Amino acid sequence: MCSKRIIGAADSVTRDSIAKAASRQFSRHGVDETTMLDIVRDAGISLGTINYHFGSKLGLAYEVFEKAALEACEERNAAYDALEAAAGDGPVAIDAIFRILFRPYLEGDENRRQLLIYILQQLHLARRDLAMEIAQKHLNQVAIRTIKMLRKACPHLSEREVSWRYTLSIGAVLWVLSDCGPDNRLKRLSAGAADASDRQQLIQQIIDYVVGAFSRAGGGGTSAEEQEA
Amino acid sequence: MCSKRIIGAADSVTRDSIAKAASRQFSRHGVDETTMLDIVRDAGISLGTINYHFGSKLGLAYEVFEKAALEACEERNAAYDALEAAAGDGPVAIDAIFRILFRPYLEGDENRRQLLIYILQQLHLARRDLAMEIAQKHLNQVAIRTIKMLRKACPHLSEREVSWRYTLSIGAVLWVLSDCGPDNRLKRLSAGAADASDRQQLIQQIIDYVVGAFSRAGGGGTSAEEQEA
DNA sequence: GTCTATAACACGATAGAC
DNA sequence: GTCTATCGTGTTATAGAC
Repeated sequence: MCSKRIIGAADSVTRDSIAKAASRQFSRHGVDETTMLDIVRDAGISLGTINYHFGSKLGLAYEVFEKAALEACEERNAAYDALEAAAGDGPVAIDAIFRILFRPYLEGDENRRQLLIYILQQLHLARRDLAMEIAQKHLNQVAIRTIKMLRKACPHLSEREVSWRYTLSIGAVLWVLSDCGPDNRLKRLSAGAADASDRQQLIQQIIDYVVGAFSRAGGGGTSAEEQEA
Repeated sequence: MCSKRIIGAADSVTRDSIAKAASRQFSRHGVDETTMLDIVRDAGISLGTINYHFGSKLGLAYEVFEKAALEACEERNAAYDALEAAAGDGPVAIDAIFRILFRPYLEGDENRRQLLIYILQQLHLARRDLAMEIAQKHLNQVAIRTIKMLRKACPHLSEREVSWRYTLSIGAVLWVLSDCGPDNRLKRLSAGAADASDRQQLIQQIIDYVVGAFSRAGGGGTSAEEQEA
């Protein structure tokens, strides 16, 4: 639907440098905020050349994002395979699952990290055709597999509860990852006590948080149900 | 900086209907995705009239968003006051705090809900001048007050941990609220077992989740620290 | 105050030379 | 393949009549 890719020819070095430049620009500023001229300047080539190789801005964006999503999913599936193989028939530790699930967002190439986060954020915004297509094509299978593993790791939670907590956890993590630069909001709100730009702190706190959220049994049990007006 | 508001004159009915229309459009499609013509059509007035009253698109957006943020903060502060008055010197239940904090996102006028969610999402995106200004002017004080109350309610957690978990919780909730229409992703991923469009389920699961996340003591304690490669 | 008409600009895409 | 030059469209903001 999107791939106007006219050229059957193999990868040229120019084509690759355009993709790299687009990757940088899209990951930093988003698709809509990036103009073709931004990419032209970054890649040091001409506008015509981009459209020759990718057909359109959307075609270029599609390729860049799909590559990021595909790589991330392959890595996670491989790690899941290893984890399940090690666990045999038994369940797997919650935090191990999340460490794998979140790794593409937390480690590796920075541009790719941002592209992945961007896809997921776009999923929940108004204009989301591109993100939706890529999510359905790649990300959703990993999500479903993850939920299945979590279900097995959390016999005290129902299918519904696990699905909810998985989704909420994704939101929690993406939110923090969208603002973990040197002057992040968390740091300001806590007057420096917490800092999202501290990578070790970041990973530890995220894992602590989601493990806590999954540990508690579900269904009511809150202390002040109808407390406030 | 933003308020080009030339007119000192009081509120006209036209002015009000423009704000209402802008509210609808911005909350549904976002600021960038909404054109002035969209608002013109919705309000049934002319383009010139909007700029006469609000100076520019940004001026209009600023007013609309500020109103939503201001109202939400006033409501929360009032509810917090009541809560603290009832608790005397003692701490307050975690879930009561979150119910108040999240209420503007969960209940009340739908347009306002979406505007508030939009502000917070924009905070973590590239273009965020408007959102940042409004957040610093209104939302941050409530955030700091909330963290303070949570700190008192969670003596087992450090200042750092409470700040982290507060931030992560905001992300979790916003994420779900950004996609709680009839065909939400949670529903698809869980094959119908969970459904974000079910309001009762939504509130219950959110509160369960954040209460669980805050209940667990912090610092290590995860079971499989270095499990996977 | 409200309208219509239009200016001024930015962007994506295309044509055609080389 | 890559370039330069240009077209066409969509958008905000303004000018000027009423």
